[in-house]
Amino acid sequence: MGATRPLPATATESRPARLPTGGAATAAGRVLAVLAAFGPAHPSLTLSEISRRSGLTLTTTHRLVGELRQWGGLERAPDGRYAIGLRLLELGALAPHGLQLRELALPYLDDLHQATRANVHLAVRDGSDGVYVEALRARGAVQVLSRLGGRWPLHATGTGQVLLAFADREVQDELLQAPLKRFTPDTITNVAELRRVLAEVRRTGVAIAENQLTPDALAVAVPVRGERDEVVAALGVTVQRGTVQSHALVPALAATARGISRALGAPSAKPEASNAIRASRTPRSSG
Amino acid sequence: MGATRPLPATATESRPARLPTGGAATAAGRVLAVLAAFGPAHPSLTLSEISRRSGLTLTTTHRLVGELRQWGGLERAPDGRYAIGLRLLELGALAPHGLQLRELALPYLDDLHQATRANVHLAVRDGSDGVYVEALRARGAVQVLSRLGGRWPLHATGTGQVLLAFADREVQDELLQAPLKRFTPDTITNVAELRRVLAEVRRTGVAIAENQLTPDALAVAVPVRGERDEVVAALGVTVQRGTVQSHALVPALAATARGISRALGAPSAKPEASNAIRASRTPRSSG
DNA sequence: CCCCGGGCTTCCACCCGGGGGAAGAGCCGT
DNA sequence: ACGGCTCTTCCCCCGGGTGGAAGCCCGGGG
Repeated sequence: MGATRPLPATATESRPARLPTGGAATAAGRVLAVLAAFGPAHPSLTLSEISRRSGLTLTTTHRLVGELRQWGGLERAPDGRYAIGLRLLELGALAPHGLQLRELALPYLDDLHQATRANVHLAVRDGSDGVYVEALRARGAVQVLSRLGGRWPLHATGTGQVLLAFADREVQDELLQAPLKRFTPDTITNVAELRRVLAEVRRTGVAIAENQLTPDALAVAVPVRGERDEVVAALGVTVQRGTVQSHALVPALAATARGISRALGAPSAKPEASNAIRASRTPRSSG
Repeated sequence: MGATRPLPATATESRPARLPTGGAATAAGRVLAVLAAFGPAHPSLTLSEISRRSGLTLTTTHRLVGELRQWGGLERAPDGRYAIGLRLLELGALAPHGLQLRELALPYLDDLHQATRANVHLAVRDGSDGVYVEALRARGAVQVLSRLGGRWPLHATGTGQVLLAFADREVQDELLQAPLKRFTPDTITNVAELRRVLAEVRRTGVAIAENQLTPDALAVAVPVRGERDEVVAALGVTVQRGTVQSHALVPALAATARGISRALGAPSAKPEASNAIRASRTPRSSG
């Protein structure tokens, strides 16, 4: 409604160059930037912290947080700090490759957990990361790096190596271009070596990762297949290195993965297909 | 392309008329309306379905869905349908009363599950609903109504009755004002009766719900306490009615709840407090 | 005491990004 | 071929969002 506007501000004027983190030029992006301020390292934040981490003005943050809170996406602790609300948990549970998959797989994972007494993971791929859709921790050996919803680069975990090995070529190339982050002295950061490992995983159908993400850890993982025999997830166990031979874990792991794959409708895991492959021990049938 | 259509569709036609569902006057609200279009009954939606369910224009929906997808909050299946993405699972896992609590409680729940072979639930209160933070399903008796992230009115579940019984007065009053939804012929819908039940739950520390949410189901639940002995969650098991005496489940349930409470730092669950358990504690386990 | 520096909340005028109409591209079944 | 459906793109106008500023409440310190 303002009369004539002579000149739009020229580009020479530089904006304060906000948003180092959020990159939220759009309104929807600002909402997401608020949510993205939260993470495993920052599960609860004050208003100003959200503002700083999201790169938004305090005012804007205040309003957005208010709306999110009213909606149930955020909740406010008595001390005034904000945290993720149950509404988002509820939403997240609807992820088809997430908790829906988990729902189906849990009984199998439970059996595997009971049988091996190891940390059990079910992971799916999201971009260049693996996300834990379920993580059953061993009672004694606490390994804090395995949380449901946890996210790690594919090259640094057993399940991730499986997911990467069976991913599309594009996905692999993209990940192999960027530098591979190192977590331990033994983390594979050499592209050529990683390619070799992936080929081996494809050949054997098993990934064996030692000390990749955490020292003194041994991870063994196998693929889980879906309706079209595509790899939809990876099943893995992690134990303290030296306590178990990696080979000893493979049969139970393979059997469990097969059970889940069958439940998912994978052709290669159908009962009649079991003859073609070598006799594999079936998981404990329902009793 | 018939030029311009001079007449807009007449209002007499039954037009969905901007669903109040979303109630999105604000930009942030529109983003949330898109997310809210998803639910247990609608885990995957087409673009137009999202548009209709959220009450947003197709154009707006299109853009918002695009942004959400780019961010990772939504993902698109090969058939073009949209579903919740892993980013939201990741976020939801950060809910302090949600999966953080779950993380700590899972080993205990697992033991209880193994011991009782029943459906095991850990629930927290969100408004007038209980939300399942964990749900371990019994192998045989599939009870589909217990999913992680599931949300049910407090009056209709065992865990809900516990949460309601120990909730603030305001919360109780608010819930007791609205009509109580009926799920089965036995669901408590009478306010006076519910009050009586709640008083009993407070007295005994145990809720016993029969056929409240699903027919032929028996649910037994007890409170889980936090740092200041406040009730932070409810632990419950559900079995087929007639298979087990409700009393038989109480000891294991109470022991498990105590373990979780202790892990949470509840004073009343500290080792030295074990002798001085307060008043009536439902000691009778023999029947 | 007042001042100060945090965090949080509210208010308001400007203005830029978002909204949605409309048109077009696919893609069915008929 | 048609009509009906969904999805995608384009673009102008306007209304809601943005952020500056001021007010509020705390706790600490001079």
